[in-house]
Amino acid sequence: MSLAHALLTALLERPCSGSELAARFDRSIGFFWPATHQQIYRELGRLEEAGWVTSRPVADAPGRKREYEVLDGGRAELRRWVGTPREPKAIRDELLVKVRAAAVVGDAELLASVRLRLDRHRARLSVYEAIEARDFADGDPSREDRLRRLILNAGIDLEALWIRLCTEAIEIIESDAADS
Amino acid sequence: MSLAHALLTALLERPCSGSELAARFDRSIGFFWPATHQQIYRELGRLEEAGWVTSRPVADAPGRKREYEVLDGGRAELRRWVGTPREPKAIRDELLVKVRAAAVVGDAELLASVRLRLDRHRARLSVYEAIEARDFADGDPSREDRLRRLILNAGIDLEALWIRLCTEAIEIIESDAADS
DNA sequence: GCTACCATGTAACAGGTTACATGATTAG
DNA sequence: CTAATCATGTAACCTGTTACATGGTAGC
Repeated sequence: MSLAHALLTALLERPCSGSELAARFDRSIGFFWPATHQQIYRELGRLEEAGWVTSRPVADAPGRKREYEVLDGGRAELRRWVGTPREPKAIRDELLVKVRAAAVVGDAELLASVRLRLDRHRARLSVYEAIEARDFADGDPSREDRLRRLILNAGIDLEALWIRLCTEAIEIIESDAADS
Repeated sequence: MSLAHALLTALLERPCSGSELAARFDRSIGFFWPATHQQIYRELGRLEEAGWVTSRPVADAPGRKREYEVLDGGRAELRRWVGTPREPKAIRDELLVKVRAAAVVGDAELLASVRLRLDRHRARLSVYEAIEARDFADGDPSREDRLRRLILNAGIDLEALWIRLCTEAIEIIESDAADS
């Protein structure tokens, strides 16, 4: 139920509508828990049914726009969830499976797959670095800020790691066939 | 369809039955693409229907045991898949969402969740290091061996990274409340 | 009044998870 | 003969994905 709790977190940071949530997700929580607008609407309905949020139509807005807000029960549920350890989900990485398959059927075809990943990780890293430069330039931050910064650093370090791994893979694939 | 191709890879490395596949997955490919026996049986059925593998009952074995083997079409399909880049799936990490939630509802409860992750990453790292010591002690490996080693190193580096991140998180949470 | 866009929603599907069931063999 | 175990399988469910539909507002 991580999506439910990611939504509660976002709504506690600032109440808003489903479409705004979707937009905010794309540039913050969604980096680590992506969600489409369909997932978000479905889940907002469940949250309201569970009594964790309320919604009301936005008066001065066009269409059916509704604003959602977290109730006390929702805040309590979020706190409960934070304190409940769960077995981590295993890594599931298609590229690593492809590398292993390439060791069996030949690695010539593998290059394109690795290069795509390398591109994507470089792009994501620049996004994170831009956020870091913009939001975390100051010193002596609060504990909340240090936690938020830790999340961003996790993202940066993960991207940097994958960039290194992809680069090594390309070196191996491109190494002279006489090596093997 | 990564599971299908992970199974083809494993069966090319060595033909075997569904239950043996499940057991082998638990200590090799399954580190990066875990699968339960139910998934494996379901997928083996599809692979056979697609004409990528054949199976036959194991004569000298008890019960309904069947051995699966990859056909030429399956090998070709695996090579095709290796050469087809796919957009990488986004990270989806519950702990990072919890850290962010903790920055909103308070981080006292967060410790247990971080400690569990730290435990699991340490355990997984020792598994990888044992495999490294056992399988990759030699020098001057073939390109195939270098690729397989790269996969293992990816696992090791990822676990080490998470261990560092969890440790930092614990430091922040346990830092004197006067800091915040 | 078209056209485009925005916010919300429906429907069908794919993959993974969990619980349970069956037949058959082995151990005691 | 009974209990335990092994190999396979069924079923229900949850989450996430994709494609499409609806109603409304805004610009021209």
